[in-house]
Amino acid sequence: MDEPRWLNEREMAAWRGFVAATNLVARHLERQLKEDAGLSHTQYEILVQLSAAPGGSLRMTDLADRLVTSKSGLTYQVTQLEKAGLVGRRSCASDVRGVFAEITDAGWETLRAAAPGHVAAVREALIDVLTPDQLTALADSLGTVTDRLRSTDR
Amino acid sequence: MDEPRWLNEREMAAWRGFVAATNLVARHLERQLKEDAGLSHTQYEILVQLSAAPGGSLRMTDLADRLVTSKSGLTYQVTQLEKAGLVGRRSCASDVRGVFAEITDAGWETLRAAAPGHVAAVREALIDVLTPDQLTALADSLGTVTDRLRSTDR
DNA sequence: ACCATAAGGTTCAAATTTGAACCATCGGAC
DNA sequence: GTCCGATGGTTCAAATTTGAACCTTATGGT
Repeated sequence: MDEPRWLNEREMAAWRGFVAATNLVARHLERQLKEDAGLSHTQYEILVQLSAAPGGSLRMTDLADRLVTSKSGLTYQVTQLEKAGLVGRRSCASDVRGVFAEITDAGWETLRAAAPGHVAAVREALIDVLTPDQLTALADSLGTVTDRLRSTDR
Repeated sequence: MDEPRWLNEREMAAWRGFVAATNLVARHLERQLKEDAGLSHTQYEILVQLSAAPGGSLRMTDLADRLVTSKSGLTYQVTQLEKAGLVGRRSCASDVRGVFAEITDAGWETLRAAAPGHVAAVREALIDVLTPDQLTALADSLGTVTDRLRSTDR
């Protein structure tokens, strides 16, 4: 077992910053969405993804990949949203096993109502705190991280 | 209600990158730690914070702040770690209400055993994927984000 | 000293998450 | 055509997280 390459100061700062920012931002958004729109961030993201997809619908697996959640977790949340009338399930014609989640009119309405507050919270937590150059660099770096992990971790 | 300032392309890229990277990295580490050391990332972080604190111990509230978790969540995890013999509780002399969590010898041992694999995973997911300049910029930006949110959200 | 209020932790029930097991069905190899 | 290993989703129990309620002790103001 080789001597591990410990993190130097710069690396440690980046890592600790990442962990802290991650948790704080998540908390910030979770609270805002719950209070103002009665949605969890996951639920909000489901609506966003569906609203952006052609036909307002996506296959469950596809949706799970985009959200970076487990399949069972998605099943649960979609069921919740279904009970609330914000999404519906539709079976897939070409594959009997397949299920489409589809955003409903009420879902669109909820999303439209929630979006402004959410965007404001995102600005407050992340966007408006950084300069344009910093944002570009951030998007670039995190894009790289995302791409690597998506290919590495299946 | 004013027309909200929607995110432009740059801002959206930064935000989506943040959300995706956040989830993917968390997943990556959670899996690695669980498999190789039988710890959740939260538990690992508790050990790290305690190991870095003078006397190997911290007040519960202090610890909760550093971990960015709810107090009840911390109570739960510390209890788990206590059952496993990795930390202990000690009451505070100057404040009867206070409780110190303290890392045990077994805790040190577990941490020492888990650290190399964890560092490797952190490198694989985040550090080694970016250039030194990118890391510096990232640490800087996320530091700003963290500072703002820490002062804003109580 | 006395009170009102804040702070420190725990407890509790409810909501969520996770991974493994499971049940089909799909698709390609033979 | 038939078989077998992947795929798509759900289900289940167990682990975790959350926020509110609660109890106790500190503390600042009067």
